[in-house]
Amino acid sequence: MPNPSAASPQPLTPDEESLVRALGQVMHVLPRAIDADMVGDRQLPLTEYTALMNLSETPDRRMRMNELAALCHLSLSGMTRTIIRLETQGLVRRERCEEDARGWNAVLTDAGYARLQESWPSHLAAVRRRFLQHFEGFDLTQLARAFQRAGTAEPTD
Amino acid sequence: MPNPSAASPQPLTPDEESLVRALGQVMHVLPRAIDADMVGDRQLPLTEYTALMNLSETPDRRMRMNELAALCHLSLSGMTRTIIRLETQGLVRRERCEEDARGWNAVLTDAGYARLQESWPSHLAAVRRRFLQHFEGFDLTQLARAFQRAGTAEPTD
DNA sequence: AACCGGCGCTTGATTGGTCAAGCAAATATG
DNA sequence: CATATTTGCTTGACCAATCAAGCGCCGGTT
Repeated sequence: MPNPSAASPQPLTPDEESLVRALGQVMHVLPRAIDADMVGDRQLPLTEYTALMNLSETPDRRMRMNELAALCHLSLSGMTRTIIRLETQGLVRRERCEEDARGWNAVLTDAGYARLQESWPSHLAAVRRRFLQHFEGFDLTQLARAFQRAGTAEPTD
Repeated sequence: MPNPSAASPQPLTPDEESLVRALGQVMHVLPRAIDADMVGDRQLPLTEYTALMNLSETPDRRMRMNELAALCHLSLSGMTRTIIRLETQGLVRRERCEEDARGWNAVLTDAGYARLQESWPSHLAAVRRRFLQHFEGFDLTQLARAFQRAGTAEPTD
């Protein structure tokens, strides 16, 4: 029997219920709000910002598509398309990978780095204001751990 | 000066950093995982499930598009399209609103109700397993409140 | 009672993502 | 060493969401 709880399991407690609902709302509202804050301010949608940010954190500002996609929580093809968008804006350049001619490196250009420098204060402010601010007084270490667990999807068994 | 913190504000603490990253991952992974669990089990994507669920919670299983869209965190046009999808599956019917001939009611059909009944145990199990389980020992009331605050987007000032 | 601005909803165009198929380089196999 | 399989990435087709424009009805004005 594939689904052991098919009958009618315990419903959620009111607390659980409202937590789940609130999470749903956050997942919907937050990225849009942060996006809006940044776009209004420095014209960089969240996905593209994340890509630039991850690139900037490597020693030589370059990364294979594979790895970058994983860090950005994007499919490989989604990543390709994001990088193309960034490339046409001159914020990223693509170079064939030396030790494996199938591979590509996305390389952060100086323009890209400059743009990131411009954007991150407003990104940071948005994250604080929209999210972190509401968790003052919480044990962030604990909380982060819980989210990491939840974010690590086990396969659908 | 529109952006007062343009220079180089305090970066995030490591805890804040990892919380933010973990939330990003959760926002990406969780809906897909829950979707996968449910689709694998009872063929109802999360958006459609949410619509049916909200309808089922009204006294007469019907709701104006407006209100339903808000509860589903969907734009009005997104809601229209979702309802159309559900309608073609026979899970929802649309009726002109009596007291205002511009309006429509989405009405949960018996088939829709039945389908919801079938789905919700696996939805519930997914939510528990993928999310709630990782927050045992937390003060859920507090947590829910914090998320509610974060989910209430103030306009971009 | 004829108009007209606003409202409720749908529709068209676009966007940003997914999955599946394709292609070229790399690697394993007979 | 030739061929088959696998790998890394791109491309094509699609999909679900968005925004902006459109359509018909409402309700207040004159």
